[in-house]
Amino acid sequence: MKKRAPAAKRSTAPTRPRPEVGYHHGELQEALIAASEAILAEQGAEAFTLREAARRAGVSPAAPSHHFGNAQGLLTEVAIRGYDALAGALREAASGKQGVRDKLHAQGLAYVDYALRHPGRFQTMFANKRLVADDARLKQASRAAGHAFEVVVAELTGGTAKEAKTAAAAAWSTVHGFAKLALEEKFGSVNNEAGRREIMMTLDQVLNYLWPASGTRQ
Amino acid sequence: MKKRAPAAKRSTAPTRPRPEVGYHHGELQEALIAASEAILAEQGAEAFTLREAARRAGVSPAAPSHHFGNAQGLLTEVAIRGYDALAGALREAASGKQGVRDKLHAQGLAYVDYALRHPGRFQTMFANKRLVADDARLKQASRAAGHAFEVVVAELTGGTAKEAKTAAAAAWSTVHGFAKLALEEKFGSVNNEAGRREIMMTLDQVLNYLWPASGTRQ
DNA sequence: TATCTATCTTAACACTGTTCAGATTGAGCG
DNA sequence: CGCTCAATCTGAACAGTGTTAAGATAGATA
Repeated sequence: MKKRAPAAKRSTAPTRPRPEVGYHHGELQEALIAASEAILAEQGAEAFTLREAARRAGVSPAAPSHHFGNAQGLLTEVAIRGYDALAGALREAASGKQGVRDKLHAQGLAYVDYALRHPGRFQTMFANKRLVADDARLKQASRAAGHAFEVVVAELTGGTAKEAKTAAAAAWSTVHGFAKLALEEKFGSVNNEAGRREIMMTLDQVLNYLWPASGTRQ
Repeated sequence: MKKRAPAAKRSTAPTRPRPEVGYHHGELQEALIAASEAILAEQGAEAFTLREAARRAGVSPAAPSHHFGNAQGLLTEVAIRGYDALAGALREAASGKQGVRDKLHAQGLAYVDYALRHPGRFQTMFANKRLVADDARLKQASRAAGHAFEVVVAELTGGTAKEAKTAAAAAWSTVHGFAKLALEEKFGSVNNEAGRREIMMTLDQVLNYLWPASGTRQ
């Protein structure tokens, strides 16, 4: 191991072992979040450690605590951004389509695509025990993502608000379950592009099965 | 912390700190599995540690390695039994109903009921990274559970095998996603019986929405 | 310029999983 | 019965982990 670069002096100052930045990092929050994202992307959710994130940011293992409290706090920040990105992807997917059913279909594909493209981040987002589960911003971000389904689905049902809630829960459950099962390799390998494409085709069929061509389901 | 009794010098007359069993436990495999199940039930999947399981079984932290190789091996055994129990619950749920749609509906309820009643075990079963993912018996047990859906769904579609696969993937995805989201508190509190009952009612509506009364879906 | 305060480090603590040499023991065999 | 042997388990160690407390550093403020 032993990441820390060798020496690189700091002008007259003391030749600290951490050359890139001095005592005051300046953007440590962002650096830690970026480092965490990198770990999640490279090695998955389980590989994340606070110390490794600190190492990559070039600070001591105790430094993150001043900004995020603890490891859960840091991952919570990562999860919030993940939910924001997911919600954006869902909204964008829907905005690109015309019919209500096509919007929902596109959202489903976008959801699983997001999960398969950012597995570590996705798993972290839904690992409450590793997050500050009752964080207000986290809950808000999560609700916003779920809300993206409701918005589209409300048009589909056209019925009561309760019916829309049910339909949204159904849609979210289906794509979330599919994504989770896919990530656990229940639908075949997900490590290569070919496998992922095949899985997305399976998803397409699943969505067509549950939400048939417009009209058959009122 | 510091569980182990204080000192109990060994001298010639042992007074071993571990009174219950001697060097040879006799049923250590089962004891370790039972201990692991207890941890999962009491404190959830993330709380499991190999050392705690060994502690509860009354052996040293190194003992489990002789039977399960490592922590993943032990959890794999737990997961296999969990899949067996799940498959049994799914088969039983279906056997109690007549119509095909009612069978599928009952299976869906049974699946989520299982997840909510054994959250730690359920989360472990679907945490591949904590298991020996390529273990033959584990894969077989997992496939058997998924197969329980196919058996029922095949009747529903009555079409090609591919169609049955799609329908089974849809059913599994939906209930799995619902269970996972419920466990992550996306549908409200799941810690009390009242919350759980409400969630099961939501599930009932979701299933009715996706698989409407028999006939409307061919 | 002097002080204050946020930021970061160092060092320690209590854990964790895993490994390896060695102690213990039950079972089979003479 | 007595011996050997292989299975079983311990003890101690190692390299990690997250978190904390006390202190060093340095940017901002007065």
